[in-house]
Amino acid sequence: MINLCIVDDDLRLANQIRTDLIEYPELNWIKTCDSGLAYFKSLKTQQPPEELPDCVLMDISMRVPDEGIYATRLFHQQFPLIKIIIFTISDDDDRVFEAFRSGAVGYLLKNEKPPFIFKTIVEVMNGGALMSPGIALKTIKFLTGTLEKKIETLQTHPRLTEREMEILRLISKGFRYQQVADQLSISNQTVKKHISNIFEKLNVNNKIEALNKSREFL
Amino acid sequence: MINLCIVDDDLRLANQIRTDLIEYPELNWIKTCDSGLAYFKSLKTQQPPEELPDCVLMDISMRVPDEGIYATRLFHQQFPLIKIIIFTISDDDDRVFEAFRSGAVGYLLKNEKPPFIFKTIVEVMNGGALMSPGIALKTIKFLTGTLEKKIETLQTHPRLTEREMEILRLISKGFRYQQVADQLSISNQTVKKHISNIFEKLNVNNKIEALNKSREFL
DNA sequence: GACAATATCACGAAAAAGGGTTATTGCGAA
DNA sequence: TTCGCAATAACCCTTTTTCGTGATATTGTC
Repeated sequence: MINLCIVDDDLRLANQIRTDLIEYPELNWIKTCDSGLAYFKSLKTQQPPEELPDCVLMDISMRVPDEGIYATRLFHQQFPLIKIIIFTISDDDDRVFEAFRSGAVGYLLKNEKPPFIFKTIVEVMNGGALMSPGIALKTIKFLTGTLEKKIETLQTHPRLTEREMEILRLISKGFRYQQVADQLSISNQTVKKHISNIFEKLNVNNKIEALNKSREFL
Repeated sequence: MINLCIVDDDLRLANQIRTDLIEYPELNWIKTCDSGLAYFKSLKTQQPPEELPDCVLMDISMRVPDEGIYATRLFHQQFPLIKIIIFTISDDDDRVFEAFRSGAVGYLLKNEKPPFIFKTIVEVMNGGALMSPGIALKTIKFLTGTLEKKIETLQTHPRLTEREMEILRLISKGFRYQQVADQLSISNQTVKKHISNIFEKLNVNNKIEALNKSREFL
């Protein structure tokens, strides 16, 4: 059972799509909203709390410039389990790419037929990420365009130095920075620095994520 | 190669034992010190930093009452990799047991012969924990004597509630408290409370330790 | 020797985590 | 009905972590 929200400043269009999709019994409820930010705020503040959607179709060509992108980023940060699908007129829009970088995991053209829209939602909910060939090409260009550092991120695993591995192994045992520092006879500032280098290489922001990503090669 | 320090307020005895042990080539260096606290402080503050021992024989019948126990606790907290072996006259001493609870992993009677002392050190360094039958009996009595809560600690795993498991599973994905709270639609104070209950049940003090302990049953 | 990569340490701010306490609610067992 | 437990939440306070920025050694290689 999937709970869905369609965000589009053209509420007529949003409601039309809801009507088209409502026949799929796999969709539990479908809401519509004309503002990503307003919807986000209502989820954060409403008392009693509103039930969270599993998936949001997010228009990125909304009136306020980049509201869609900003809302996508907010949703991704605050409700990481909600899948955001970009909902746009054209796939030749640089903001589509920005939206992917903000955490969206799929994109849909507004003129797609309902069955395809439904199929996309289901695929995304099953953990897939959808990108049209056009978008994929752009993405690849972007990535190959910005060399070394970015490519590193794509490799099977970024190469951590021996020292970084050593520190990560101690962290994985639950030691705190100061304890690691004591055991290696270095300052805790140094441990901090290593850790933040590790985060950057693994592209994460906390120890647990880092450990999850490094479990195979640690 | 094992680095050893013998802590005993009777320096004559400590030095005697060092002389006895020095013939074992597996022992890299052997220091002696007449105070556990003084030795701890010197390790923490000395510039340039002194090389850490791998193992400390710690007298627990030192002049200052419980200095040995206190030093054991400090070592265990600040240098968790250093193995502390209790070094005592008699195994009929309640403080032996206290010392085990402070982090010691072995105990040695002062009148043991050097080969046995050496063997004990090696076993402890290999990850073993040594306890004489007399001490073991006391330990068991203590544990069976103080029921429920303590026994829980000994069970294959303490029973976490479903909610606690749910929260731990989210934590294991690297989510922060606030993110967990958002996903479960509860306050982050509640998440904190659950986490601290989990810590208590698992007898740990941070998320990574908790995850390590819960990996099998999570 | 010059150069790049690595390791070291510092200062500081802001966010998050950890620790303790207290309180309310609902639920089921004694 | 009382009692304990689980879940919820708030408050305060301390420690740890995370994020930035920058600087200085050390090391190995061309």
